[in-house]
Amino acid sequence: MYRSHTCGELRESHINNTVTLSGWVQKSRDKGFMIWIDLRDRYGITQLIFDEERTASDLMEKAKMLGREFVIQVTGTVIERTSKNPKISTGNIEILVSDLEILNESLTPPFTIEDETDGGDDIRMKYRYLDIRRNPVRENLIFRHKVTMAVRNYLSEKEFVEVETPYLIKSTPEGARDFVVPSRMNEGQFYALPQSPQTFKQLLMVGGMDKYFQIVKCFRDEDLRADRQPEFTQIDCEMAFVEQEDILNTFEGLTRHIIKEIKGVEIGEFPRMTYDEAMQRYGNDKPDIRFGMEFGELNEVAKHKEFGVFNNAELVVGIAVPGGNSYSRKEIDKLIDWIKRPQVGALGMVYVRCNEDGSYKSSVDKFYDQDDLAKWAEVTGAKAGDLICVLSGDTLKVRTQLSALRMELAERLGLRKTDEFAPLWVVDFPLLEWDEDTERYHAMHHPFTSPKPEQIELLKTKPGEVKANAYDIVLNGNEIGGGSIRIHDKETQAMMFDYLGFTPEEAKAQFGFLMDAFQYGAPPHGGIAFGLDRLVSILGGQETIRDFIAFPKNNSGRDVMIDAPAPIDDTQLKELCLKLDLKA
RNA sequence: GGUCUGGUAGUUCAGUUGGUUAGAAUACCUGCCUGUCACGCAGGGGGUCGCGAGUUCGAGUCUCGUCCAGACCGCCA
Repeated sequence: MYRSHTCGELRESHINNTVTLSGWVQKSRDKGFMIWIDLRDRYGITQLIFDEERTASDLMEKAKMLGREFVIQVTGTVIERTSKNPKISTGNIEILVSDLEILNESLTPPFTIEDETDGGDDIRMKYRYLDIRRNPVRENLIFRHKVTMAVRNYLSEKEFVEVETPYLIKSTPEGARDFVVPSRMNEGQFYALPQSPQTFKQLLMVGGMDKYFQIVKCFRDEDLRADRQPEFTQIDCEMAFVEQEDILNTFEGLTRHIIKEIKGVEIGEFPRMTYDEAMQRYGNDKPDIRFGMEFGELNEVAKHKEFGVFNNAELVVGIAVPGGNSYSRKEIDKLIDWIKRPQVGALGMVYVRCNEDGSYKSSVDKFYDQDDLAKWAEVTGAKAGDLICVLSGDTLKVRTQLSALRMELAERLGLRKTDEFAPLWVVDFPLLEWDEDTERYHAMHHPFTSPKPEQIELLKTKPGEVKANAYDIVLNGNEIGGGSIRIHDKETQAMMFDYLGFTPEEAKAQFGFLMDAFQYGAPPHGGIAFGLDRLVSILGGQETIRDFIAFPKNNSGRDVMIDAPAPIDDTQLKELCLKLDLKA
């Protein structure tokens, strides 16, 4: 028996008990006459004591040799501490050790195994198994486990069935790049790893599964970000015999349950906003509604004077920054530099200081008088003490730029509070999106999304204006999930492929199995997929999903611990009929 | 593919205008220490300043290239 108790378990009620503990040496404090060892496991820390009066001298010598992260097993008596430590749960007791066995020695770890480690990201990832010994990382993994349990319990309760779908599937040119896997038994042919189980869950609906979910790995061979990994986990869901309203209600319930279960926060009915409204009010299809600073469109009140920049712009739009009048000229100039960076790409910014005495001072006083500026303040909702930031230009671009500014300022003003949760639905997404590079329309969600039935005719004349039965669930400025009501008849699906530039032959080759299935009694269906990594990190109040993944990839898609990806040897290449033609 | 930031001791970082032997903290090692728990005290070892070229009497410091890491843009149906 390696242990009778864990290191977080013993209390004063155990005093005089003989116990056996196993764990890692967190720290040794050697005072000569007395040695204290902090013994650590997943559950906590228990202090061991070796004392020249009470401990045999050979055991004392053995204890002196213990280094950080040695794995040891001890047996001893639980005794009351002379000086107690209220900071830890076992702080009233300690173990007077009578027997010590070193189960495994350890090299000195490259960084300290402490909450506030001295190790940077790089070294922590290389020795991730040591990093996982640290409380914050372990707690994040347990936190993730709790979220997935809440999801499984809730959906299972609602009669959803978790079904596994294959990882070795077929590559399709639409959407993200696929990771491909060569097939040895089928010369020159490749599987692809799924970007999502989309078509399989639809086939499960045709198969009568009715309510499906799966917590499932998905793979996309695209560049990474703090919130994007090449392999990531979705809570993938699909239901048959439902309309959009049923889906929204069901998964609003799930989201509410998770937030209640995990954070103890009760959320009322989620607001709903159309895509067009989100773009107009926040310049963003995933608005953070924890704070105001909504867009005020100024075309009507800013285009009547001699200011050419505004007069030539498609859209003039501003936001009120609370308390922004306190910014110095230098700070505002820095802000202007910030929005001019290529990542944001604004050409300039007009600002209006809203003075405490009700007067206005703007960077365009030459063109606009106090009455004009008062109207701007009214439209943007600016109060005395605020700063109005105004951008102008092409509607789509200027909204994106002002949204970037809004999020940045909110971050600086501390308005993006990690303990506040403001979910909402964004609905009525456009069906199609124009792609400049290929000069054709792309499915904004995916090609299986159904257009609003009443707008199908519009597809022929103004395809860009057709809205879909597609929706996103947004939490604190992040898209945490998205879905749609699917097409479930062959004709509509064939028509969609046609609009997306597939020839009938290509459509048949790539998605023939789906259209075949639609000929055998496919029920109306729809669904949603949540990004689990992102959801967990937002609930955990952190920016990067890496902190919630046990073994994540770095910025370049590498696993620095196992050093993957890596070349394969010639035998393997030959077996797979592959020859390399490297760029370098 | 692009923009920006960084790379100096095991680790996290400082390093002035280009100038003597490159520092601090922490970790590690040795000794001391009668209740520690961020223990304390004394001492010690530890450096290809990412790599390569250039400018210079002289480069951690300046220039160019390159590699690596991170953030963002493009990309992510």
